[in-house]
Amino acid sequence: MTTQSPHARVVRQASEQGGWELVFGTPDARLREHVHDYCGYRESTPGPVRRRELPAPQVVLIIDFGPPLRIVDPRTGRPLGRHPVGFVAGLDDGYSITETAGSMNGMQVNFTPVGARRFFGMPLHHLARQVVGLESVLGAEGPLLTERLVEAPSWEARFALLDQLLLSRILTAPEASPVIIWTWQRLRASGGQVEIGELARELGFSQKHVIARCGQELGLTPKLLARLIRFDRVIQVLKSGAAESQARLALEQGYFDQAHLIRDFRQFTGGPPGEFLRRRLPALGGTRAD
DNA sequence: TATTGCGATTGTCGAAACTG
DNA sequence: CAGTTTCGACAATCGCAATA
Repeated sequence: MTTQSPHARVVRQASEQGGWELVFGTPDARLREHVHDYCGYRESTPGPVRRRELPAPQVVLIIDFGPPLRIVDPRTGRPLGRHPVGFVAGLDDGYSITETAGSMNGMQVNFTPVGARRFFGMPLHHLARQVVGLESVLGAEGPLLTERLVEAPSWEARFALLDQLLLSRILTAPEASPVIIWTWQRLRASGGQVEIGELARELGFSQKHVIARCGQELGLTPKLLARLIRFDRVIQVLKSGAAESQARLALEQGYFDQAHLIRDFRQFTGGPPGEFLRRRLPALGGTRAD
């Protein structure tokens, strides 16, 4: 079931296996360069669910209404930590695994790297390849934010609250440096297909300088970010079901051939594209992790 | 569709040199 | 002296072919 309103799009499903509700919110237009989207979710299942979360060119803020989502180390399968009111996941070039105890309830804000840099007010190498508790990043504001969102009467009210908070924080924070803004915009606009040397020439800085600044401010080197952007497009096409063949998709998105695409795919998801499609979960993104 | 091998090309990073 | 560039070694990615 899907319903529409100016600020929220709701998708719901219920069955004997439990039910879920997913609500997408559109951020205020002034946040366009900073936030991709908002999402609210509520799910209950008969047992624990593990999801494989794929890397993407975004910084994720999770606001947990409880019970808390667990983060599992993909290499060992052991729990990495729990963050009662929520957490931030910085840019990452590897997938991660989340686990629910049978239900989850909360919200997700997907920041652009530049938006996250500005919102969190710290160089993002502090957050890269890490999951950090909300209170460590936002201080006392973290738990307070979660509390206010829980108490809001509707998803729309929650989205409005997020707008308010993000606008007040972002618009009063200093802008990211021009080098970083240009790097991000150029990488994104090209679908991750500019040479880093070319990018540096356009900026009038040495390649070394651009790499260092990008790594410092956004948390990943520009090439890695470019590959992530390219890979993310592939994922979007695969999810939409619009891909004719892998070979075609690879060429369209700037890979040399199918082998090249599959290599990237293995590195970012732990398996080939076919496996991703078979394991894909209908709701809440992610794929089954077992 | 998926995997592997291998040479060529590009990206990254430390050390040294430069500039204001 | 801080910030930056240049140089060069090394690592990672790409390009291409072959094969299951």
